[in-house]
Amino acid sequence: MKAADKAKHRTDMISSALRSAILERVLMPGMKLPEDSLGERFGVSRTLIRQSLERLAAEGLVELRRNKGAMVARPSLEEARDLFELRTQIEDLVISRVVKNMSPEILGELEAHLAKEVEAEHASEPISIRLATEFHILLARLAGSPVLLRYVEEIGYRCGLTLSLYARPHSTDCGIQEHRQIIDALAKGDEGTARKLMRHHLTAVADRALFRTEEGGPLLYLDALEPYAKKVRDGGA
Amino acid sequence: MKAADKAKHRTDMISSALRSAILERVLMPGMKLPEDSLGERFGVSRTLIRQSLERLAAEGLVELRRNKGAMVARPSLEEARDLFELRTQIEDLVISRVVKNMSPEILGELEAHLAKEVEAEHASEPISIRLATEFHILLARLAGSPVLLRYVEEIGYRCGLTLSLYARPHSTDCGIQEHRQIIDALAKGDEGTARKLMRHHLTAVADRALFRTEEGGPLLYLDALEPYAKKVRDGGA
DNA sequence: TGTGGCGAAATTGCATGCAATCCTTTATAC
DNA sequence: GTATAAAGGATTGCATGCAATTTCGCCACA
Repeated sequence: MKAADKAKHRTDMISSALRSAILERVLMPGMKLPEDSLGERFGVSRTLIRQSLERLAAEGLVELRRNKGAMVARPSLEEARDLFELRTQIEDLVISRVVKNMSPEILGELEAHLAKEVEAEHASEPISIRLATEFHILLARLAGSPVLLRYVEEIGYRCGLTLSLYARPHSTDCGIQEHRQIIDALAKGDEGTARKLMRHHLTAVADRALFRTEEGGPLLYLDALEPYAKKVRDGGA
Repeated sequence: MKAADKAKHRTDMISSALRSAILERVLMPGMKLPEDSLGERFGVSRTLIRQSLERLAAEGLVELRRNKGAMVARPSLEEARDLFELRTQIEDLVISRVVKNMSPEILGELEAHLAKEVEAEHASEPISIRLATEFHILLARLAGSPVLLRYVEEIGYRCGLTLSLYARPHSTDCGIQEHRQIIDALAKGDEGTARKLMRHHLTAVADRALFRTEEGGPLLYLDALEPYAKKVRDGGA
């Protein structure tokens, strides 16, 4: 029963579900996240919901105000800029590590992911947003540093959240074309080019995003969450 | 009552207390951290202890094994190397931001901290370890990026923990002399030198640390924790 | 003496309950 | 009609209880 040790448990599943919902813009910034409603949805008690919310708050996806409950975070423009700036610098570190680790298997994983992106390109929007974020995360995993991976994940998620606040609804967010080029540069071991491309790629995303100042939005809590909750209740990942 | 919104609450206080205890080597790597014992010590229920442990686990200071409770983390040598490598790269980012933000106030804060370090130099060892870590954290705060600050904190803490596993007991860990030089370089706006010094400083710490392979140690749980717990019970920071 | 298994004690996983806090609505005064 | 205040409802903060799991000591047995 050693393997069961690693079995994701309910808190993990709930956190993941909520995170996905946020990144796929089912839960929009500012929406309230009451413990009992969520608990009811997910078929667990407030205890586990609380844990999950706390975890997401640590990642910066959820704001947690004392005695006032949780809501999907609404990062300020300033925070967003900070985030995107840091992101380019952190992902620089990723690039140089991936170049060092480059191998056929790694290239294979990258290609496989890109294929998924291409396939999803014409599907529903939220999925392609998630895949785009996951491209960066995959790169970070291939960099071989667990801590770095965690940071890229976190920053990536938060940038994704930021995009749902500030980006135009139909911007592509992450050009598949650009991912393609980055992979090619990495394949050639051309760190300089890869780095430049990544930088350009990220600033492009940021530039497209960080200008709308549109305020507010619907603050009511949706039950479009149902599909996410169902997965958890059924024990899926 | 707006200010009270920010009032640190019990979970924060407990986390801080435990973190300090770990960094000051009162809780050594591998020690068990049972919820009820801690709860009793700190005068709170297991709920809050649990939250705190979870938070520390997210920071990497505590290992949390399902159904088997929490213990102070025992980072492997490999993790430690990864950590120290990342640290130099992350603190590079800090340096260049601090140089950009440099001002008399900032210089003042740095000097003030150094003064504390000098003062504590001849006091008990644990305190000077903590102060040394906090030097890096202060720098990160002055870099002006909240996210970067969080990462530096986390990495700093984890490196501190690592040192208590692998470093020789009486190594100075962080040379005050070196902090002095870094401040001077920053004051002159000499980013290159500051960077080089910091890099050298960090690799020196890592080199001093990452060789002992000594195994084990006392696994029993101490109640040297009492002073830390008392602070929390009395509502102090 | 060493090994395997069984049962009790300890410890965590999770749900629930109660008190404290905050938010909203209604009532009342000006 | 506006503003203020108080009551009621909703929601979180925290403690406690019970079931499930693990750990450890004990004894049988080779």
